Amino acid sequence: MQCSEFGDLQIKEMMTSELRQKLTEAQAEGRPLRVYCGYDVTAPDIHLGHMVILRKMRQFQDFGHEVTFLIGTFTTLIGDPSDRDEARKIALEEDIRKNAQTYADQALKILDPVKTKIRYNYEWLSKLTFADVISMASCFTVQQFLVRDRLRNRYDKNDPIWLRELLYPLAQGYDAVSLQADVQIGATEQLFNLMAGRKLQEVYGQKPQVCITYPVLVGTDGVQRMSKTTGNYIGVDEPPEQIYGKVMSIRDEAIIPYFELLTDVPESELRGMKKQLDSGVNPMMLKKRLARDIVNQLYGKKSADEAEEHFEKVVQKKEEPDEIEEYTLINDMFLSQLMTQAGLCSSRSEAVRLIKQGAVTINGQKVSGINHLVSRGATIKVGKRRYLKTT
RNA sequence: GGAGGGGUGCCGGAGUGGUUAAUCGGAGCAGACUGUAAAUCUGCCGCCCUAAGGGCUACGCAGGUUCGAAUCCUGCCCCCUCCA
Repeated sequence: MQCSEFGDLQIKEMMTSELRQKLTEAQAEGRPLRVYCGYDVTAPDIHLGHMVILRKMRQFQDFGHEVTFLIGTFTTLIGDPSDRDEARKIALEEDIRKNAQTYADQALKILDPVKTKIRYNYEWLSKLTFADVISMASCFTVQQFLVRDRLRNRYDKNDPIWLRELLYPLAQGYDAVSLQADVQIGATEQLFNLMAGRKLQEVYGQKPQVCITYPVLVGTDGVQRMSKTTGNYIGVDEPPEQIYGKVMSIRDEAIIPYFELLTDVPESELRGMKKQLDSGVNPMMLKKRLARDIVNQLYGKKSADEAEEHFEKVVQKKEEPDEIEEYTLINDMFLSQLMTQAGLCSSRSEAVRLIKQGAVTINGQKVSGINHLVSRGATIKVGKRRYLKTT
C-alpha cells in the first residue's frame, strides 16, 4: 500500500485491512489473489502514467498472485462520444483491435509476459442484456454520480453530461464481477469506478474486491496529468535515448513524485533526496539517476548506460551524436529546400524562419543567408539536436 | 414540440464591415542564460515564391450585398443548454 492514495483516510484504512484479510484467506485456501487493472484503448501507446499501475501489478505477480491485464475493448466504445453512425463505429472497432494488440505488447515490457493473463471486456460486456443493465443501474443513484467533482463541475457549468457516461462505471464494475477480482488497481481518479465494482460484486454474491489507487502522474510539463492527448507523455515504447531525454526534461518539482511512483527507491532514501533538493543540490544529478532507472526497467542496463552517454555527449557537451542520418545529394541544393525534403522541418517557410533565427549551422558555421547552397559532405545542425549529413 | 446559445488557426478563446494571416492564453519551435531537453527572459509560430518584396489560401457549408466581409443578408448542415 506504500505510496497509494485515496484522498480519504477511512477508505485507505478499510482497504488496507481488507487486503490483509484477503491475503490470509487466500493463503489458507492455497490460491493466489486475482489482481487486475484495466485500460481503455484511446491512444495506441502505453506511457509512464500506465507504468505506475503496471509496476504494482508486477509486484503482485512476483509474489505469486494471478494478474490480469484487461483491455477495455468494449468500454472504449461506450466512452467515445463520436460513435453515432454505424460506418464510423465499425472503423473504430478495427482501430481498437489494433491498438489493443500494441497495448498488450507494451504492457508486457513491465508485466511478466509468461504469467500475465490478457483479457478483453468486449467478451462479456457485449453479451449483457438491457435487463442486466437495468438491474445494475438500480444499484446507483444519480446523486452518487453528481457528488463526483468532475461531473459536478460540468453539471454546474451546464456542460453536457451524457447518459452513456453515467453508465460507464457500471460497465467497468461488471468487469470486476466477470473476473471475480480480489484486487483492482487504478489511478485515484478511478476510485469511483473501482468502488462501483465492489458494489456490483456484492450484488452478484461475490466478495468485494480491494481497491488500490495511486496518484496520477504528471506529464513532462509538470502540470497536467500525463496523457497522449496533451502530448506531455513518455511512451514505454520510445527509444531509450528519447525516454532518458524526456525524463531529464521534467520539471524539478516532479523529480520526487517520479521516484516514488516509478522506481523501487525506498522511503528512507526518498527522504534523503528531498533533503538534498531542499539544501540546493543540483537536481540534475538526481534526475539522471531517475532517467537511468526508468530506462533500465524498460530496456536493461546496457541501454540505460548508452542513453546516458548519448545524453551527456549530445545535450550536455553539445557534441555531434555518433549516428547522424544521411541524405544523398545529386546536385547542390538550397538549404531551406533540403531541410524540408529531408524532414528536418515541415515546410519551407519554417526552414526560412529557422535560418533567420540563427538556428542552423553547417559544419559548425552559423548560416546567415537564406539562399545558402548546400553541397555534399556537409553536416547540418538545426536547433539543438537535429542533425543531417549530406553525401 | 417550444425558447435560447454556438460553430474562428494544433487546443482554448477574443473579435460584429476596412491598418485582421486575424487580440490573448496554452502547446510547439528558436535564441539567450543555466544546473538540463528544469525554471526564467526574448523572439517566432498558414502555405508558396532565390523572399527586398510579392502571391495564394483561411474564421461550419453554399450563395448574395459591398470598392472592401470572420464580421451584414438568404438558404443549408452540425452542436449545446433550458423548458415540455
